[in-house]
Amino acid sequence: MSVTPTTTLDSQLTTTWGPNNSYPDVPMVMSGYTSRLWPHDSQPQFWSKYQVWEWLQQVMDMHQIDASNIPFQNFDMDGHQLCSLSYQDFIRAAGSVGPILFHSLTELKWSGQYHVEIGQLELKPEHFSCPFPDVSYPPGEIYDPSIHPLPVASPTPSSPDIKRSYSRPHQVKKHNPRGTHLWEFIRDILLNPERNPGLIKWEDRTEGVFRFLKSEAVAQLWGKKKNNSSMTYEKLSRAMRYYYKREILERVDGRRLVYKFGRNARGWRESEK
DNA sequence: TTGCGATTTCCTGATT
DNA sequence: GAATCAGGAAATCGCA
Repeated sequence: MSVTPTTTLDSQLTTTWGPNNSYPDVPMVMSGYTSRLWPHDSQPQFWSKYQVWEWLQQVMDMHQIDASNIPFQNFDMDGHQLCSLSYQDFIRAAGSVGPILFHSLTELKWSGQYHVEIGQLELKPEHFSCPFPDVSYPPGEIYDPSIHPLPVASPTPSSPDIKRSYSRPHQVKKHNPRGTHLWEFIRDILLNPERNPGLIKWEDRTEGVFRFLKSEAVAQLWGKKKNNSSMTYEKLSRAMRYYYKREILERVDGRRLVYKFGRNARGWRESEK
């Protein structure tokens, strides 16, 4: 067993994945979480499209929601356009996750305008969780409220009522009780090339074949996410091999550090994004 | 409390 | 010889 110093990892990672990246597994006060992820000088109104996607990813991580449940193409917009969306727009675009996104964004807008006062609210992430039953739809499918009607609520962002009316998203977490699965973590790195500084790369995008470039760095990143500093590539690869049986991954014979998504892996195809 | 799923840990042996 | 792969076995952890 070996514990690799974080400096090794940090040296291989960009600032996005580096020590400034606050991992969602650690509970924290909402404003703290917000300020750590998104500094006040980076107001959502001025985000680029990429920053919007980064924010989406962070919120998904924060709430341990499978990122494939979000039709990212519905958020192909910059920060200015994002900020002009209404609460209903978020529900239309992201279904049951919409309210979570709405509140997160609203809080960010607030923190940009009133950074001092917001700190007194003590709103924890779970208070921003979706109050609605899970309404699942295939990844990539645009949410249609006429098919999956949701109760309309009009919570006031950052209001004390949020504490009462919002509970943990049991239904959302149901499919993923321990947070992001390893294969989803790998997939998300692959799907976010900007956040993937040469850790893993596609070998054959259409076939779902990918290769680890920095296997130990990926393992450390996974360990960091799971709050396990002793994670190694050897252990990570063992978990990867268990996916063969479940057909989440397929063997790629004769090639080291190369894996292929199997029939049960979702959300990696370009058409699914 | 219990059972379960998803890892995590450790191990041995094979392969590159 | 080191790194990686393969897979068995047991332990751990969070959740229902």
